[in-house]
Amino acid sequence: MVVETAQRLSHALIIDDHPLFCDALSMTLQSIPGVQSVKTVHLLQDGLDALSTLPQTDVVMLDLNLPDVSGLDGLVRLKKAAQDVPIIVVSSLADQRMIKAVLQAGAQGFVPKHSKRDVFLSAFAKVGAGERYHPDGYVDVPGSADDGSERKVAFDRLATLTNQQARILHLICEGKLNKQIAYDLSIAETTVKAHVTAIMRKLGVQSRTQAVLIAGQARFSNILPSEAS
Amino acid sequence: MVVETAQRLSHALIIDDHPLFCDALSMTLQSIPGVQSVKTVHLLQDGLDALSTLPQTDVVMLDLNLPDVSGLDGLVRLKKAAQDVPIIVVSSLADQRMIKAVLQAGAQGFVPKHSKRDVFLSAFAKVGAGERYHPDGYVDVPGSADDGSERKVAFDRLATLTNQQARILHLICEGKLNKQIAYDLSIAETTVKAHVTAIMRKLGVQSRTQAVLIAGQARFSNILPSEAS
DNA sequence: GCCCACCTTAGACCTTTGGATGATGGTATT
DNA sequence: AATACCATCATCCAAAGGTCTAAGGTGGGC
Repeated sequence: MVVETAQRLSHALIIDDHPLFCDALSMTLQSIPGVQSVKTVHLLQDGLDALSTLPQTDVVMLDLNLPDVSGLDGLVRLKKAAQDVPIIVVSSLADQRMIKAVLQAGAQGFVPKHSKRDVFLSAFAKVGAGERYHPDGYVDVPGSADDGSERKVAFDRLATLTNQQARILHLICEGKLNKQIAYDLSIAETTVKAHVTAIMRKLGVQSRTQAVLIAGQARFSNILPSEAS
Repeated sequence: MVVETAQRLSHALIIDDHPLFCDALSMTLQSIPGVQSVKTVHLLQDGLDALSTLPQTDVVMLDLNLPDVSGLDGLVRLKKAAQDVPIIVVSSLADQRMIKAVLQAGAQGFVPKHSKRDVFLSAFAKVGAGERYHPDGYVDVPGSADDGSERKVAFDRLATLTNQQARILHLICEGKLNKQIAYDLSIAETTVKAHVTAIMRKLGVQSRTQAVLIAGQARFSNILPSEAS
């Protein structure tokens, strides 16, 4: 057997927009025996690109709060782009619900951003061994069944969205009109409508309001106000 | 400490749809010296009616999950109907966020529904003394400023809604069409539209989708079964 | 009684949304 | 090359959403 079971993760990808943190995490990972390369990007899109150009990547450390995307959106899209690459989510928001949602969405591990070095190391080791990692305090009990199943359905459906569709759903979840979305993305309103139709078909709903609710169920976006005026 | 003012709450109102629980809570309250009457109703609407016919009511025990309404909707409306009557929320959902949201929305106390008798008693006593009550485990630290202030704004705006408008917003938050809402409430679609226009004006938004987002911020309805932030 | 706030409605009008059809070009797979 | 999927866009159309005017009813407060 050529398998060194202790460390199967050779090529890591870090997606995080905090420079200092990236450096520190990168160095931490590089100190692990068996790790051959650590690439760092600052946007989810760059991460998706990196995954296609570096297909040998075998673990991703993902920050949930990127300039690019927010909420579980990024995780869902990343998961879709690389089904079999384990993802360890690193987030500054680390309450029970968030952890649960993240693991339900298919991440292999969750590490609070403020954790000490050895926490990252043990998470990395555990995921490398094919297990899941979550913080000590976390227990997976209180998951009133319906919550879980409904959300899983929502995840499954959101995972079928293409990148552009996800972007558009994101803007819908900010309360924008098709016209505004078209302007933001520099495409025709007709195109937006086509995407919206496709989104609703995939989510199995009949109106954009219902699409927002599905997205909310899955914490797809950080439903926060955009009401500038 | 003040002694004779220790019990200023003579007339209590219980709003809860669980019969056995109502009985138990009613008996518990009646066992308190100084409590002269305890009225029980099963719907929020009945509670609102009771408040207007029994103006001497000086404390309300409110369950958040009524057939009538759900989420903080009921609390906001009750608060609006009786600004100065202290409200103690009794809920089976008792996580940090829910407690925080409830207290931010203006409740004087929060008691998990599964609490023992003496918890209800001490909550009642504390609120009677003009203080606020929350469970032992609860700490109001992580109040990430934006979360609080933005949500407070949302509460303020929601509090200006009339009953009918609140009902309609609730149905909007379930993804229903104006036509369906009209059918549900047995009114004309035109009327629904008029209300929707009024709601959006009060909330300061331009579309129903944005109204849903505001409602979500304030946990107005149970759109998000259990929220993370 | 009068005023005021709320709920109600009709009808006209315009905008937004959602969908159907069809067409083009790019890209990846086979 | 053929296939399939995606993104793009146009045109046309029907339905829903949203605004406005005008108006009738209720009930409470002064």
